[in-house]
Amino acid sequence: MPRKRMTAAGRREVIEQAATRVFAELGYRGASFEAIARESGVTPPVFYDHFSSKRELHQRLIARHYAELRDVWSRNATTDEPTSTWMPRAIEAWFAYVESHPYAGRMLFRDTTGDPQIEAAHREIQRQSRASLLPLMPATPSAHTSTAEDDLIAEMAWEVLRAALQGLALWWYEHPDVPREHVVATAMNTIWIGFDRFFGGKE
Amino acid sequence: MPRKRMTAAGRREVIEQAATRVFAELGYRGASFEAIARESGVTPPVFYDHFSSKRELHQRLIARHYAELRDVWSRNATTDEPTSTWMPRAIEAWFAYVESHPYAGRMLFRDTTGDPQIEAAHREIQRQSRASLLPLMPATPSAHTSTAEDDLIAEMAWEVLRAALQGLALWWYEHPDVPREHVVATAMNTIWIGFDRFFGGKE
DNA sequence: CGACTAACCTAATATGGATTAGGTATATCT
DNA sequence: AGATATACCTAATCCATATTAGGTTAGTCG
Repeated sequence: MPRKRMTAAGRREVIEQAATRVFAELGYRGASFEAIARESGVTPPVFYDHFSSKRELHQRLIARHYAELRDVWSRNATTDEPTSTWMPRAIEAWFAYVESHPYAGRMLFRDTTGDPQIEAAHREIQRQSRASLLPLMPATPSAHTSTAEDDLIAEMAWEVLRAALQGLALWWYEHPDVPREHVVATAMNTIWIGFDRFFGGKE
Repeated sequence: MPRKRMTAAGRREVIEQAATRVFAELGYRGASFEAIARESGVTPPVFYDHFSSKRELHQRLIARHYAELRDVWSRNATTDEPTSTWMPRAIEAWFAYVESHPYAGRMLFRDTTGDPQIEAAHREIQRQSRASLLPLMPATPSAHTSTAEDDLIAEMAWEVLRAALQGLALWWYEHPDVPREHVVATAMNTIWIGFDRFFGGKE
């Protein structure tokens, strides 16, 4: 197996892909440089020519994959259309991303890490995502609560949506034979119809 | 600080409590014996008089806390009453448990660990919980699918419910000022109404 | 009170894994 | 082709931490 030389950018990309896989499977602490190295076809010290530390690598990956997912949402969510139009499309697109990026999804959804710094960075990025996506959600129509309370409720509702999607995605990773349409359909049937009635009025 | 002597059972309990806290905050790999020891008021070697390894301790705790949560469900779910009667009660009771056992909840919901053996044990216990609780859920009323497909759909729906509750619980841990009623109400409004319409028929 | 059990301690030991030191050699550009 | 930059390597270093060895004393039971 002749170990070929690569350009810096090329090697970086290989390492990032490999690291995503290893982090997804073993978590931040479980993923050893040696394992990532093996997976990338290089030896551990090569990292330090490309990244300054394991932590930096991990954070870069989290940021990168979260950005991709956030884009899926913002490409599909608009304030021009009613929520009931774009939400199914967004959920479909979200699961399509999850399907085509299995390790990115696992890395983001499973690893809560245990390392305080990493955890803080993870939370911060999640917070930013939420902040940029929450305005896209329809406002809660409750008449008897303050706006501060409304904000809290919206945040919780968003959290429920996010957690439900993530949970279903993780389940799907373990049942890869289930076709995407079924997963999306179940997501819509369970989550969305509830959200719809809640936000859209209880008739 | 005079370090008093305790009975074996007493010390075990203290260690289990402390370990739950530390595991909850740092995860399996992040939790060092030294930290657990400090928290328990003893030195690391004392563990080995009570538990055979860090792994065994962790697994025992997972099993213990999962059993407690499963009991909450099975105490509240019955096939005698309609789902819409017992489900709100069960969710209320579930969040009450979560509130009174903050570390147990965090330990169960956050830590996906990275250690293959621990992970496998974790998944197995989760699988058992699901298997024992799934029969309590109402059957899906779809007319055009096989029973095998129905089972899959029920499993996914259960997963959505579980993930949503866990996600909301984790959010709540970071917003402890929010009173339980609000959390429960939001859970009901977002999750349940969706489940209700889905299972109960679309009117 | 004397013997025994077991709860607790102070050191080792040992291993794994992140990071650094200090080269070697391959591609590229003149 | 010769010089330069840099992708890559082998071999230390160094630290954290799980686990063991081998006592020491506090309770308990005859």
